[in-house]
Amino acid sequence: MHEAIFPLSFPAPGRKPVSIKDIARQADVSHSTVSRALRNSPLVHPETAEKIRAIAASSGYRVSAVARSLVSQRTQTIGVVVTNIGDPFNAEVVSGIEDVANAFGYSVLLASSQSDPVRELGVVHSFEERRVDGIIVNSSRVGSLYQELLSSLSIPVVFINNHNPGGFAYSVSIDDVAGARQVTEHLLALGHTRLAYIGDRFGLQSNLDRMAGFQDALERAPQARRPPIIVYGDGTSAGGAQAMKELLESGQNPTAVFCYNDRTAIGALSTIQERGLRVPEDISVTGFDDLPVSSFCHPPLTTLRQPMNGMGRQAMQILEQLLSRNSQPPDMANKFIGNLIVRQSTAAPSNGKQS
Amino acid sequence: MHEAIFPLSFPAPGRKPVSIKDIARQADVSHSTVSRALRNSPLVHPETAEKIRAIAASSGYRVSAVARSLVSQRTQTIGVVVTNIGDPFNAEVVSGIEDVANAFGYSVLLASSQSDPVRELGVVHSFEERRVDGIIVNSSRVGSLYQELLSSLSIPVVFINNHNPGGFAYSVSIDDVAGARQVTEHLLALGHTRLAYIGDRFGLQSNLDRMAGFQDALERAPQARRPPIIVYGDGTSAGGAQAMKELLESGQNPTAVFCYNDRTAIGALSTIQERGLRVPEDISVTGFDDLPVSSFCHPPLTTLRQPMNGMGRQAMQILEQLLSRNSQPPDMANKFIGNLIVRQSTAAPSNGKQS
DNA sequence: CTGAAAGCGCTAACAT
DNA sequence: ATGTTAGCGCTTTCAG
Repeated sequence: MHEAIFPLSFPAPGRKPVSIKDIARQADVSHSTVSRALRNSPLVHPETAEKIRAIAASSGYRVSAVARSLVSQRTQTIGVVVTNIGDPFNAEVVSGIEDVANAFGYSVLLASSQSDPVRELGVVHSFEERRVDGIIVNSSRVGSLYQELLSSLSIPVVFINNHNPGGFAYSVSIDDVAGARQVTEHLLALGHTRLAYIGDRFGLQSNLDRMAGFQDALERAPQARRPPIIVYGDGTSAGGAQAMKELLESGQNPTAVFCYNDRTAIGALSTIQERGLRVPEDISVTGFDDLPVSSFCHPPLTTLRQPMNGMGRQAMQILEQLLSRNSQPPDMANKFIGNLIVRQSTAAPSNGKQS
Repeated sequence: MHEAIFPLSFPAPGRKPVSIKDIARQADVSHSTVSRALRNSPLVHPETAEKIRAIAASSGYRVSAVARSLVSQRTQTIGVVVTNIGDPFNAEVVSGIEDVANAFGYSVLLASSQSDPVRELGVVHSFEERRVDGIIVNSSRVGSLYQELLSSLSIPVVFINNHNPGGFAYSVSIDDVAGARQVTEHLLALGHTRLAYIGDRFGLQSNLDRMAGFQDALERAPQARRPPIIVYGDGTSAGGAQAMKELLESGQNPTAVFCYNDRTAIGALSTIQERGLRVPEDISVTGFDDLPVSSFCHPPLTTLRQPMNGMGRQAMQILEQLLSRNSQPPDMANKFIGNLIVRQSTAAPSNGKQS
């Protein structure tokens, strides 16, 4: 009778949730009838069903998804692994996943690997124990390790932007090579001959692919100075800023810089302008991703748009198809082609600057 | 014997996970012994324990967290509600939460409300069914509705940045009033007299509080022009850009603009520069949050730093204390004071510009 | 040290 | 239309 010793909002500690048995007792029926009534089974008399639902509602009853999962062998939950949710790219992808997952009645278990292969495997391990119905791995950083793990897994996995050589797994990804080529061709068409690439030293395959696309485009441009200038950041703005400093101090004077991603480009922009140089007059800068912030940079960033949200959505759609056995298996490799978004961070090189 | 009809990585559809019973059979012991051995209970003979663990490992056994939860009445899972994970502010907070949750052995179930009160309640409802051990709600947009829900909830809830009048719930938040006051005082000290505020029309209490802090500082500055100019965005960069346009076209010529948050400020920056005006020479701009990108803006943004990650961490720490009954109940209200970070987007007004 | 048995909350035959 | 029973995979007494 002294229930109110806690502040109003203090959760009653350990208050046991009401179960169908409790309701059954109150309604004077069996627990199966309660179970049926609550799931709107036609097999129960409308009147008793109504009575049961009333009791359930007033008692604050909530089915136990855990008990239900134990029998159904389905948790209606999917696990999502990202390297780091603070990365706006990942955040957008997760947002797309969550959206579709929600529409299909799935909940999302989120975990980040901090780009640590060991943690990444630990996360998958934990997902298995929690009996998630499927897993989506965004920008896996442990490539080959996964192939092994995959075959021991009995739940479907969909990768996003995980370009493993020979990867025979479901994946949705951007065509990095083609994207980088597009961007580079844009720079070339503008008349640049002295190009630089700021890579991501932790970018693994996608870094290699973007660099490949970059070099690929250069191959066909005899006027371009060779070899191209290449420096490395770490995929963050701070890394991009630092790499740009090295570039500026190297005396190589590129007139255009293709950055691994938008964050790197934003860092590069910052360094360039800090030094009193102008973009695009003195140096053109391009990114890759088209983050929400990129169109508001100064100057607005020319970049290759990845449908981040869309890729997340598609990954979840594939997973859903995999999970509902009544549909045909989806394609394994789903490659998106990005769109070149030309904004004001690129322009023809100013002749006066040619050295 | 035709097991290999699927590609190597194709998940064996519906392959049933191995259970302790399976292991028990193989090891010729009872399933309780297996259960004990697997949890390193001292009550089992080292030799049999070893044997059991070997079988478990080779068979790829994974405890079923769902079965375990059914008996333990704990899921070791917490639910996190955000308005939108694409918002970098939320992403940072979630990152902090995830970090600490992980350290304490909790998984996080993430769901976004899209700022829709109905969805927000739906999410909490779903969390209840899934029997999460606790809930963290970030920037709740349904304020008072929650108070009601709260008292019917039997699991602890911690709010982040939810300033409900009279909120008697666990919460960690930033002192919006003091923060806004700090920023405004900085602007005033620089000599600005014609200040504007770009609010967030969906910002609810935090918008009101930041505006209050802004006006509060102005009250004590007799030199400041009154009433202050106030326009509204929606918390996004696009909204900030739009609001800034209105401001510029209103002919009120503010020399300093205090923005609701960094995203709004970034949008404002973009509009100002697009019009050929300079920051800070023509107009000073300040934000609120200090997003990772803000120090790389051009010019780098003067703003009030919120320890986003730290707030997420603290919220999870509080939840953990609430969950482990053996510690004293934490404080209910945990208010952070932000730090003013002065960068290059603010400066004294140039006299030539004074109208 | 180990096994038998009960039970967590629910669903799903199988009987009425 | 409803009740009975079994069982999902695990932990936990309670007996040996």
